[in-house]
Amino acid sequence: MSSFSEDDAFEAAVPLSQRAMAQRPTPYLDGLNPAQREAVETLDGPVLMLAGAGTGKTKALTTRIAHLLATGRARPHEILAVTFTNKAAREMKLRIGSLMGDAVEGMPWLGTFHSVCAKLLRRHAELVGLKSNFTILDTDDQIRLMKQLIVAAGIDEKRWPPRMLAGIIDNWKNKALTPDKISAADAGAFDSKGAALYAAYQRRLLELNAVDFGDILLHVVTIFQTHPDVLQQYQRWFKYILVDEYQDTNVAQYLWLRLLAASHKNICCVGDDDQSIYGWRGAEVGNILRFETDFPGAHVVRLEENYRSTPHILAAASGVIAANKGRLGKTLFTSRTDGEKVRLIGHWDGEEEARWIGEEIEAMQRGTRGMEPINLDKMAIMVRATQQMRAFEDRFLSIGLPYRVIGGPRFYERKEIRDAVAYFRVVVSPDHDLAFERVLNTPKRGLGDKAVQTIRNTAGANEISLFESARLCCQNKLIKGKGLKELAILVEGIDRWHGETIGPVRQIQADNSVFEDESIVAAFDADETEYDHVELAEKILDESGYTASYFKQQTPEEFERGDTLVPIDIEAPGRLENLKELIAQLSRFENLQGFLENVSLNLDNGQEENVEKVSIMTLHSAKGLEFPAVFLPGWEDGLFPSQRSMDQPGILGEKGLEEERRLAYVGITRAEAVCIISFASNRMMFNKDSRGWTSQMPSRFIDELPEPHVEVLTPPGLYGGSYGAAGMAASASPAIAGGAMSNLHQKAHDANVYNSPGWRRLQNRSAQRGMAMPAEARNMTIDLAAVSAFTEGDRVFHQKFGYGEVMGIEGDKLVIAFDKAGSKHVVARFVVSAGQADDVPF
DNA sequence: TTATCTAGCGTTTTT
DNA sequence: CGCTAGATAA
Repeated sequence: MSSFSEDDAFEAAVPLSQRAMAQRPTPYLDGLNPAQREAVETLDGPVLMLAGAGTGKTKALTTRIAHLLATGRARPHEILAVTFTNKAAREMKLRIGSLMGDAVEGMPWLGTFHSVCAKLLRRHAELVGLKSNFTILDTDDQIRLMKQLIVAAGIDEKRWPPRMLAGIIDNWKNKALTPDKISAADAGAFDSKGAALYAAYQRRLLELNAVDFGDILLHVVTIFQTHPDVLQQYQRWFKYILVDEYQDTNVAQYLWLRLLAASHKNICCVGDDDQSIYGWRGAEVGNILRFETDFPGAHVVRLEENYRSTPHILAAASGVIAANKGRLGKTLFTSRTDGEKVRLIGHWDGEEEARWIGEEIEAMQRGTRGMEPINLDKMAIMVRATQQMRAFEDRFLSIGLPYRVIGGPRFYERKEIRDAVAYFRVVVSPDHDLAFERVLNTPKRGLGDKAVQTIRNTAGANEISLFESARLCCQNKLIKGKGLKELAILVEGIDRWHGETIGPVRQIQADNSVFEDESIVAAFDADETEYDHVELAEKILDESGYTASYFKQQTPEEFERGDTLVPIDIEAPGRLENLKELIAQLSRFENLQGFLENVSLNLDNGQEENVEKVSIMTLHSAKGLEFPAVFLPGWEDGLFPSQRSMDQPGILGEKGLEEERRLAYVGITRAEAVCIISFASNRMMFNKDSRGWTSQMPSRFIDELPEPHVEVLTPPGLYGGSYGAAGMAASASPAIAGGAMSNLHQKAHDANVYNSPGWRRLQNRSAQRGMAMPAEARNMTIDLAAVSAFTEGDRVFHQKFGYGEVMGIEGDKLVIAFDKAGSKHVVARFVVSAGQADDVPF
């Protein structure tokens, strides 16, 4: 089991003049402050870089790599640099490139924990019973698999949902616990069955030659632990190790790093304990807190000079985070003296909060308070929970404010992408049962539970794959009716496409057995075959009927209207767009096999269009980003901090709360110049304990904002369109009636809408005018030209609501009866006429 | 087998 | 409210 493949040998053999490199000038050091410089120049031994928000940690990290290379300490392939996200890895590559010129060809070991480990695992797969072409299951596959096992084990699905059990196993994997290491205490409520189920799950994965995300790390750790020779080679190979976002590492990642760094201890971890927000996903802040114990003599460097935010924003963030205990402690400072205070404002309800923020964004876009106009791209709304996003989306859609949601479902997690990938997978390896099962009845082929069961049984009885079983079922007519015909077509199709990937590997013999052409299989292994995989991929999706399944047969009237292809639902055009993007991504890989090995780890969300938009995201996905203007809505107890975190008893409660507080810290420190925190007294909530309207106290974190750095805003009194205004003020929420309030709370409330002159004016006004808010009150530009492009009866398409018919025009809005989404008022420029929407790929 | 209805549920989510 | 999974109806 030699560990290093030919490409390593080749890399190692590349002649390199270390002395020449050592003499390279180091101009890149000039732009560093003393702390950064120390972090960069302390090359040997363990280094912990405590880098606060906005202190230039990526700069320090990338410069350190440049320095390692320039001084000849290591060659590019001898540096192991790990991040958590592909984005961070890409960013680092880019920045190293610009520091070094084009001197660095590539750093094969700069990547995410998962992609680096997957690479290692492919080399040593056999040591844990896998083949090197194993597939990586995503969360969805994981749960489906778990479900099958649960049913097989006769466990009550209701009591132990697959999702939950998969989660438990995931947690164990994060803690580097293999099935044999699960103690009764770890198993918790699920007792000994947990370990058994876990073991069964792992066995099944091996059978399928598959791993889940957790396995990628865990298997490699296992290999290192059980094969010292392999570990040693890598300890020697990776001369320097760098780790980004160290506070987010879990136990498995920690063990992995510790094993690799054990001999030379040239490990540099960068992190910020105050930004540890993934504890619920297995991250251990403890890892960063005890770095100095793990690596005695560690050099600790603190980056505390912040280059991002104004003093008030920094002070507010520091004030909040100061309430946390057990911090490593950092005090951010800045040389800046400019800037305004953090703004705080209370609202009546979530809808009004969204409305106010929308107006504020439009105002800032125009330029307000003597500030220069701010581009929409430079503003962001950061929420605690995804549900909060809807209020903003609804509002922005109706006022025609362009926005983009950051995060959301990952590209490869989308149904259509997974379907397509399953097709590719089954074509490359027809015996891939999971992929075949997915593809079997997508699109609908009239194969239901019964047919699937028949195929499964046949497979089991003959010990063949599902695909071969399906072939057999067709030949022996074990399946009836439409399904039989369709299945035969599918089997035939897979054979044909498969043939195109590597030539005629399989041929059905006269006796129904399958003939395998060894020479061609060998050729494939040697990677010598060539075929146009992009073209083939398109063909597969086309000929399988998959693409077509997103269109419905058009009716005569649709034909009349000129709708050439009619999507089956609102989502269809987007899905086709995604498939198109997938095909485009394919060309980045040499062949389908190469693509498949990387999909689940390396496929990012689609390209960013360059339209100016406000960003909406969760606080979690905001980490690492920065914006000149940041809105932080929903600061209410129960929402932020979340109820869950507060419900945890005792010491755990503190822990949960501290993580929430770090989330607040992350949020505030994203802001460069403007930071606006808001809360609403009433919010439409749908959670376990309470449904419907809830009224909450403003967040306890608001109390922790240092008063001198906060300006409590008085609403401008431009509010219209609030509902049921009369009586609301009197019945004011418990939050207001509630007991002792801090100064800031009190101030915020005093200035709050329900007590303000603006609120009273609103009551009168809304009584007089009803609900509608006059457009001119918001200084809104009415785009009449856009409206006049449509007339009553027009068939239109809207990106979110789908198809509909224009029922009328009110001011700058179109009233549209949507087929699925009901009647809505929508700004004209968010709508296109139906014909234009059918610009569909393939 | 499929389409349609209803009950149940509802933090955060880098890979 | 809006989504999903499961049960029911066609």
